[in-house]
Amino acid sequence: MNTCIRVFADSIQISRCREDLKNKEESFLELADVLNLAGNAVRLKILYLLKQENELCPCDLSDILGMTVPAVSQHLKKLKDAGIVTTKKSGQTIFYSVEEQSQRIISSVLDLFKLPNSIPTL
Amino acid sequence: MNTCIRVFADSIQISRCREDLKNKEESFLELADVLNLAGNAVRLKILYLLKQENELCPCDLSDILGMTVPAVSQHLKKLKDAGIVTTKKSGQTIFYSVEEQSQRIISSVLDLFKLPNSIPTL
DNA sequence: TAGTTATTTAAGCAAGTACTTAAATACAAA
DNA sequence: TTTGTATTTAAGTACTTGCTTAAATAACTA
Repeated sequence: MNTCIRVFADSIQISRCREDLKNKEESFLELADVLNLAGNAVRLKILYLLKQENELCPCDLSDILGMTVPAVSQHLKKLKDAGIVTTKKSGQTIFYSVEEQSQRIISSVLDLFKLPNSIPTL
Repeated sequence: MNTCIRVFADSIQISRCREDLKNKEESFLELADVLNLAGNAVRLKILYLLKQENELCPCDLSDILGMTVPAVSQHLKKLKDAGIVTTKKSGQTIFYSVEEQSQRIISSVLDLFKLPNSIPTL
């Protein structure tokens, strides 16, 4: 490890930051997980659609997104494993929707759309 | 492609969703890019630290994060290529900070920390 | 100048991602 | 039961990611 030995390094600042990160480690991991799931165009669209339409089945999503059912299903599995979406069975159809507890964070993530000039290349 | 041929499929809804996605395609890709970059615990911490401390050099970040300088440098390169962070040279030290135009979206992303009970496993 | 420090770049690699096609499962209706 | 539909799971694969170590750049200092 190339430890920083700069003359001007502010060791107080570095210690403070290190301590701060340590206290927030869990939160960083959890937030990064959610952002990582949303940080894929297909999953971001799925979350957007589920929020917008309330509920949709893998078959619908496959049609809307123009991709195979297994591909969609695998994305849904990730979102479900993370507790972000939930399912409701109706006959042989399975409806996916955004999990109650995740509504707020997903809404907040999707609200980032509305920030003008906020995305670098815009 | 296994097209959805469900009896109960709402073809009007599917067409509407497809159209909607088409109009927002660009935004989805751009937002997913930003979320994907923030969706890594190391980069999320870097963004948090840069916002909190205003500016830091790769050497500082290496110390704070407890990882090698090249590893940090490669993360910084990704953030810089995406236009999310910017650099300022001072002697042989290079200070990184959050790009002016990206301040808002990064602040919004980091504000997700503050949502209580919003992260699934919490 | 040579030596030291800060940073980036390159190459290699193990692990993860996102799709594909095929098979398995679950349920409904004839 | 057999057939068909909706969905998931599994296996294979091309691509990407995030680190590692070593080398290359760049700039300060003696």
